[in-house]
Formats: sequence, C-alpha cells, structure tokens
Amino acid sequence: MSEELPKGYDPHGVETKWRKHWRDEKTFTPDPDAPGDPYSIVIPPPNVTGALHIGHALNLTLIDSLCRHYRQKGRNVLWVPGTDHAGIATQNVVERALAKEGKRRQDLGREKFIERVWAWREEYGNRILNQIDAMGCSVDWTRLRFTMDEGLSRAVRKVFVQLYRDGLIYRGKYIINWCSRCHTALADDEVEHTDVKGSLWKIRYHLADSDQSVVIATTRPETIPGDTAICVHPDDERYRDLVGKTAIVPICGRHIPIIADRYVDREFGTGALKVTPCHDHNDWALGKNHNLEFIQVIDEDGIMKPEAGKYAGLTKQACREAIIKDIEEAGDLVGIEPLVHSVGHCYRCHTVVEPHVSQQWFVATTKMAAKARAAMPAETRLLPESWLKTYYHWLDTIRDWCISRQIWWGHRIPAWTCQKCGNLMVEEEAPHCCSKCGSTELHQEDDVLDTWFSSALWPFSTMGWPDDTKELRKWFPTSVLVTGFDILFFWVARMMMMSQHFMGQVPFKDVYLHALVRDSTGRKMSKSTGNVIDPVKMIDQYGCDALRFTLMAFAAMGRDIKLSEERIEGYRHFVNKVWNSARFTLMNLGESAPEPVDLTKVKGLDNQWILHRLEILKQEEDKAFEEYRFNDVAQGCYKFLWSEFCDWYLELVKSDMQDPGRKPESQYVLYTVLKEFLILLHPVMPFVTAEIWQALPGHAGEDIAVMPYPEMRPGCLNPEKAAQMEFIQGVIVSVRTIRAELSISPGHKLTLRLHPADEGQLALIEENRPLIMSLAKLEDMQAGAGVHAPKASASDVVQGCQIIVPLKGNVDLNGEVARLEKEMGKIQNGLDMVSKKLANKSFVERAKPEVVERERARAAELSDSLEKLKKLKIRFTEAMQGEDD
RNA sequence: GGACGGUUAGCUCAGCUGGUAGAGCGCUGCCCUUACAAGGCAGAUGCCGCAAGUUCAAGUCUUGCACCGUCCA
Repeated sequence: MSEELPKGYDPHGVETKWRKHWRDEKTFTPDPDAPGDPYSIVIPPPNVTGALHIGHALNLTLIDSLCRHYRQKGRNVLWVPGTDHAGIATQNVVERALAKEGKRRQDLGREKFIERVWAWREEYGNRILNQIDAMGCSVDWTRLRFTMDEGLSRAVRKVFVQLYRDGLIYRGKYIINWCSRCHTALADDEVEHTDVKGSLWKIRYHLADSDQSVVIATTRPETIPGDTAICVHPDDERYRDLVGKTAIVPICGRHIPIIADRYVDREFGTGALKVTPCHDHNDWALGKNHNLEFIQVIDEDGIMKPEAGKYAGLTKQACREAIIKDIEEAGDLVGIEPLVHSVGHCYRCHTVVEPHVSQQWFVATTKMAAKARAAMPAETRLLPESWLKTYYHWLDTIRDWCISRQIWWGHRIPAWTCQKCGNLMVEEEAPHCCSKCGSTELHQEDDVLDTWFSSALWPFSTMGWPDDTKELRKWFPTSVLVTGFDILFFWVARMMMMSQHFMGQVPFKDVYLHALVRDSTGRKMSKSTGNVIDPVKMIDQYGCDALRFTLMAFAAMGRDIKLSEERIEGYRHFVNKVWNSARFTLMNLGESAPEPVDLTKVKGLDNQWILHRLEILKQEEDKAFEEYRFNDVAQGCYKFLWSEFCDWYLELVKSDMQDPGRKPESQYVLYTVLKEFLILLHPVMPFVTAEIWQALPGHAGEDIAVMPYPEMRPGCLNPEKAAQMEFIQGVIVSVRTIRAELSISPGHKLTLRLHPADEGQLALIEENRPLIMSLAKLEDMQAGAGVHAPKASASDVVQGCQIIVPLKGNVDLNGEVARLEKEMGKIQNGLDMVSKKLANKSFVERAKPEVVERERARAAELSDSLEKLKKLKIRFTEAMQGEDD
C-alpha cells in the first residue's frame, strides 16, 4: 500500500534520497545503442576553482528541464557534465595559497607547481560537481570530463598541430594585451573596458631645424620615451605644412617624423597624435603601415626599461609623474584637461592591461570566422535572435586570436625548438630528436594555451574525439547549447569555428542564450557589493525545487532576471501546494490504484472539464519547451495546479466522493490528472514530483524520471463542456461574491433561486446540483422560470441566468443596493464602449465579420444583464419599503 | 560614437501573428470550511515612458524623442 505523506513537504531528506538513487542507479547514463532519437547537451563547463553561483543555477535548471522533458518524450538523452581547468584563475588561487607559505611558484619550479595544482584540484575541484548534483541535474556522471584529462589534452594537441599544419596557427612578435599581475598575454575579449577618470595632457613637441612646434594630446605621458612619430590627419589644415617634417621628442631628444593618416580623429584633443607603436594597438598599426621605429620602454612587470633613458627602473606611474614634472619645467606642458576614457582591465584580476609587444602564438581567425558567421542561422539557430547582429559584428571585426599564455597551468604548447639549429617542431607527441640536425637538445615551449582553446573543442572532445566513438556517432552534433550571453564570443563562436574545421559541421543545432541573474534592484550580483544570492544556501533553506521553479518562472527570453530571496520563498509555497494536493488525492483513493474508466466517456462535468484542461496543458507545455519559453512552462504548471486543479477541481471532487454513483469515475480521473500533471511538472521540480509519484497506489518503487510524457488524448478535448463548467463556476462565484460583499458569514447556509436564460442552462444546473450546493454553501436551491423569487433578495446575472439569494435575518440591505449599483455601473461602462464601436460605421463595414459579430453578441448580453439587474433592483427597493411579495 | 534591450498595477514581470489590459507578490475585508493558515473566499488598484503616424481599431505595427541598462569601439 501507499504510505501516507507527511503534512508539510520537507525537501532535505527527499532530495538526498533521490540524488543518491539517480546516481546509484545510473538513471541518466544513456546507452548509445538504445532506441530513440538522440538528444544531447554538453554542460558549459564551470571553472574548477568555482563555487556554484546563481548564474550556474539558472543555466543548470534550464538545461536539466530540457533533458528531463526530452527524456520523457522518448529521446535518447545525453547530458555531459564536466569542468574546465581555468588556467589563469586556478593558477592565481594556488599561487595565493603558496604565498601564505611565503613561497612563489618559481620557488617550486614548474613540475612541482603543477603537481601542487593537481593536488589542489583533487581536494577542492569536486565542490562544484557536488553542487551540480545538488541542483538535481540529470547529467551522466559516468561521462564526467575535465579539460585537462588525458583524452581532452590529446584533442587539444591534435587540434593545435593540425591548425599549425593548415597554416592557421602561427607564432610571431606582435602587440598583445598584457596583464602584468597575472604575467601573461590575454586575448582581446579577455580585456574589459571600463571608463576611468584620467587626464589629457597637452604637450609641445618642437620641430627640428625650425622654431615651429606642434602640440599633441596624450593620456599616457609615460610612453613618450617610446614615441617614434607624430601623426595628423592629411586633411587637417592646421598641420598640413608640418607633414614630412621632423619633430623632437621632449626629454629624450629623439628625432621623429610627422606623418599623416586618416586614422586620426581631428576633433579629439589637438588633432595631433603621438605614436608609440610598442604601447598602443592603434599605434602599432600605424607603425607597421608607416614603417616606423619600434621602441619598447615598459617591461612585463610595468617597469620602465633601459630604453626609457633616465626613467629606467621607475614604475609606469612614477615615470608619468616624473615626465610631467620635467616637461613642465621645460615649459612644454601646454595644458591638462580632465578626461573620462575607456581603459582595458584584466577580466580575471582587473589590473589595467598594458599593450605589450612580445612573441606569441596566434590562431588566424578570418577564414574560420567567415564560416562560423555563415552557419548562423542556417545550420545553427540562435535564440533570442536579437543576438545575431552582435555575433555577426564580432566575427566581422575579429582579429587573430592570441592563444599563448605565460603561465604554467594548462595545456603546454606542443612545439619544440632545437637548441642546436633552431628548428621549430610542432608535434602531438614530444619528438626524440631534431628532425633537421638530429640533436636531442630540444626545448618545449614554456607557454600554455588559453583555456578557451580547449573549451572550444568541448562539444566533441568530451565525446571522445579524436577517436571515433559511439558517443560521437550518436550524439554529435549536440541538440542545443544553453549558456549565458556573456560568453557568446569567448566560447560559442569559437566552438563554432573549431567544430566546423575539425568535425565538418556545426556543434549544435540551437543555441539558447539566457539572461544574467541580477539582484532585486537590477544590479549585477558581486561579492564586493554583497548582494549575491547563494544558490546553495537557497536550496538548503527553501528546497531545490523552489529555487528551480523560481528561476524558471523568471526566465523569459531576452530579459535579465531580477531575483530576490522573497521570490524563492514565495514559490516554496507552490511546492507545498503540490504536495498537499497529492496528500488530498491519496486520502481519497483506496489502497490500490482505482479501476480504470474510459476517460473519453466520463460523465461528471467536473471530470470532463479537468481532463479538457489537462489536455490543453499537455499541448502547451510541449510547445513551450520546443520554443524555449521556460517561463511559460513554469507558469502553465502553476496556473493549472493552483487555479484549476486545487481551487476548483479538488473542491468539486469532494462532493463526488460523497456519492457512490460518481465516486469511482472521479477517483480514477483524480488519480490520472495528478499523475500526468506530476510528469509535466517533473522537469521543473524533479524532487517533489519523484517523492509523490512513488507514494501513489500502483507506483510504489517507481522513478518518475523514467516515465514517458503523458500520451495525448484528443478525445478528452471538450470546449463545449469547458464552457458549461465556466457557467457553473460563474454561478458559484456570484453567490460567493454576494456572500462576501454583504458580509454574510461563511458558516451560514444560503438559499438560492435561479431563473435560467434557457432550458439548456436549467438542465445544466440540475445536472450539477450537488456541485453548486457544495461550493456555494447552499441549504436549498431551486431553478426554473417559474420559481418564486422573494423581492428581498440579493441578485446578479450570469450569462443571462438570474441569481437570486433571498436575504433573511441581519443583512445590510443598503449594502445590496450599493452593490447592485456598482455592478450595473461596470456593465454600463462596458456597454457604452461596445455601443460606441458598433455605432461607428467604418468599424461595422471594415472590421472582420466575426469581430463585429462578437461585439454584437457582447452588446446583447450586456444590455440583457443590465435590464435584468434594473428590474431586480426595483423589486429589491420595493421590498425595502416594506412591500411583501 | 555604434549596436542591442528596457520603460505595462505599490513591487517583479507576462502579454505570440493588432480586436474588451493579465499573473505572482504586496495591500484591504471576511474565514482555523478535516489536503494545505506555506491556506480559503472576496475586493481595490493601470493617461501600457512621451509625441506623431498607419488603421475601422494600437500596450501590440512605423518614426521621432526622453530616461535607464548592457555590449562594442
């Protein structure tokens, strides 16, 4: 027999139990040979150093709901979990730990340091995985992956070598973004630009062989020692005669040319630009185009180099101050203006990024970007579509991708240089000797690859590539990628490129970009602001289902989510409501499953109605999932369960349960509706639904996670019966309203007289007498055209049917007059609006006939109601004046 | 400077292909009616940012403006 459920839902025990069950039973480990169309998703790998934050929680909830839904739909679902090694971030964490011991990584040496990172990962790297589990994610734990695993590392090496041989990876000395704190190069998109208050210094440069001078404007005086030209716009009248002449760099006296280039913005500053090719990306381009000298004056640690002359050894900041002071003393400081300008910062540590010239490895992106661009939306759909433009723009303006990082934790670049002859060898496995001279003195590149380089392979490397695996054949390309829009470039675009190049096809059919989770006032959540909502804490406090449901309910496409703890708390009430509706159901069922009846032939209007509503819900949920309308998925469940199933159906069924003639049918419908609803809700709330399911008679020991989506039952669609139910509900609400507004105690049973509009209504009323009696709390009900209606009655009109509630005892009669007048006012307003429309000739002529017809019908019904209410009011006032009937 | 998004009830937000403004929370009143007080019943609340245009009809389509936000340069 089924056990009785406890009165309130307690998530803790339930969640632990089901998590363990799913893990132990390998419920979510699919068999590639099993039937069913493949459906696959790879997890956006969280950082191993990370802890679950609310953004992950949203991401995981959405993915899990998709996986569970499509599993129900009979698809063969694979969800691959895993983490990435987060080169810079992880190295930073371990270095910080070392620092506490007073050590630097250099003290350990590369090998020992790497060991140390692995040890750290062994100890702490599982935290995020456990948290993924706590979210109830139906991932396949047997296929857990890590970007530094042997298999994935092999994929990285193969890709690197192949791209190198295809001429798409090259090494060269270029200007890149340098973080002097992380001590590594960064890719362009790893630089975050933020507005900073700075100054614009205007400095005079004298011309050689003339007493002329030119005033340039700069935000970075410390780079002056590295100046190798002055640039103006070719059309700028002010400077036209200076072009081709030679200027003298203040302080160091170097002679530099004055050149002209259309790049210069004449409006900015003085319209004259100093050019420092080694310390600015745009100047680098100018330097290349105009064959300028390249002089590097700032080193990798942000210290001035010997090339900076007397300023050598100073920090950038100290140098800036010294230079300004010197220039001012020389009388060449023309002015200082405050300026807000955009400055690049390291996305990992927020240090100001320095453009820096150094030898790095690059991926030539132009060709791959063009292919990735062309694939959307033809082969891969991007949702919401509004991101397409951004995606295109990024790919159109892409520069070669700097992939080398001067750190130790990561995939070491598989390139070896012969120490003897300088031969460069790029190989998947370490060569034993030089391919040219045979020397065994080989040195592998010190740099490692950008973490995103390995992440870019994730959709196929996790499935075993470069081996030809069953997984790849079954599940690649993946069905959808669900991730935050913030990594559209970092990750999505690069996966597209790599997948097209190596797999010959796009990595996913759909990309769904979800929003950012913000705090209730719309600010980004961050530790420093102290406004973070910790999902782990929320799960602990309110249960995982409540958290998931909340995130889902707010996940409207293309919009950020403003979240507050109160909302999660609010949806916990919903979890409890589900729980209690199940308790009620169980109490009204026997010990074994009820005898089946033909659901397309049920007799009770309440049963016909709820089955109809359920059918609609099934269709809507299915469609909402297909269209990634997650909020509609959640709202649909909420509305059905609370406003229809609990508020109406359960109340209606109570009266059925008193009637042996109706009980068996209603028991079976109740049982079926709850069951099917639980399956529909399961993708959003896996735990509570699992727990209830196994408590249902006939389902002990079952796991709802493997139950199929309820079959569609078109025979149960019944709009006519649904409309009839709405009429009955209207009658009940009307009586309730009279009761509430006239302050008649809920305990007091009322008498009801009904004058139906037609025979159909009368029959309907009679058929559903017990339902009305019980929900409207009546002691007596009489319906029919000739039924006596006392003048001293409260009244209303529902779809033409007159509702008459005889008033006895201490009832506020004035209250009823006021109530009637208010009601009539409302109807009059509606009638005025419709009449105005119908009086408009153009409307009647030009609007669609069915629209006009609908308005006419409305007008008729409204004026009918109004007429009836007027008469009822007259009778009522007569009664107040003492006229008996 | 460019791109994108937002502006609807006190708060947070839904409103698809134009046809009587919705939900949740909050608020007010009444109720411990044996599934649930984490509940029930009933109620109040909206120049749908501003302005113009298209249309018989605009929260919905077009344009302009304002303010807020994000990304890119």
